[in-house]
Amino acid sequence: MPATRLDPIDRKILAELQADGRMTNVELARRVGISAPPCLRRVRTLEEAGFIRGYHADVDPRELGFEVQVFAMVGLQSQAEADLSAFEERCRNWPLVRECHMLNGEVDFILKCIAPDLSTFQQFLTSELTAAENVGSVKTSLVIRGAKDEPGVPFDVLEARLGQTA
Amino acid sequence: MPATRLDPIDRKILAELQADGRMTNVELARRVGISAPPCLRRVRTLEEAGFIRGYHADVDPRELGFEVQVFAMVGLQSQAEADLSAFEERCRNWPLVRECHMLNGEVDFILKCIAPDLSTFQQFLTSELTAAENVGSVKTSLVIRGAKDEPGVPFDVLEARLGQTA
DNA sequence: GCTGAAATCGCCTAACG
DNA sequence: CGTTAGGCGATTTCAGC
Repeated sequence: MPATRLDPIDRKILAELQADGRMTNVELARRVGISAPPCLRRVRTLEEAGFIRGYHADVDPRELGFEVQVFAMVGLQSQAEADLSAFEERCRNWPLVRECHMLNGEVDFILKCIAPDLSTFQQFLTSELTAAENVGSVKTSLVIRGAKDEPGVPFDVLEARLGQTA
Repeated sequence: MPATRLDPIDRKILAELQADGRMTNVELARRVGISAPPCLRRVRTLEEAGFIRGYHADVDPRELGFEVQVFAMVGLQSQAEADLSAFEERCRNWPLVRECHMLNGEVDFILKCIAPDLSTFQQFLTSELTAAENVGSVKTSLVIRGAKDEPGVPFDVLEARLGQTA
């Protein structure tokens, strides 16, 4: 069910579209070594099978005035499934929260937040996040500087892995 | 210098392309309410000005066999600038590390990692990350489940903000 | 069954007003 | 910014392996 159903051409297509999602189909076909029609059919199949979830322009937050990035570690008071789900649903409705992952270990969730400035974030932190029902502890860490931010998946790791098996 | 140089049409273009990076220019023009040629000119300008850093297919890691996501908190022994930079450069060369952000507070860096399985990650953790020069402490947290993972920027926050000023 | 070739259709993208 | 217009890509159809 995993990448086994994908042949090397499919994986190349995914890698190319991950690197440049606006590449024309003919250029993509040229790069993966087949002609345009089957290439397009493969892309559609990959989309429908869920390998490709969508295409997004990578917009620079700072250019748009989002100067602040923060990671927030959140502990809940109750970890019952209904309470976990309720918190996740809250996160989905907070636009400043871009990512929310449930973790193992001491803390229950890690949130990646983005905000125009510190005061906007701190208002969100005190009025919304900390004040939300069932939220026990919140520890925040400001991003001082970004060192790496690669979207997607490391295809070289995948190929190395499949190379071993093949 | 920030979003001030962007008019409402530019912001709509960015929002639309963030939501669907493969939208045709004609469709984009229709949605923002202008004709295709000026729309394309705006897109090119936004790309060259750095508002758009690129376009990427959003590939599902799990479908490709990347079952494990981990956040790693890393403390260094020396925080001299040269040592910080050296660690960042190491992160850029580790394909399993998709993001690396320098933080304030107790820990120096947070890393978002992805791996095919736990043993691959643990091998990376012990042989590479923990073993790397100047690395003092590493605390890892497995992602149990993802609750939200929105790429990009919350344009509704931006519009609300600009609405106040305008 | 999947690939490649041909043909149609629609889009991209210049030039001009 | 809109319109026009020519060239190219996208996408369906059909034939071949």
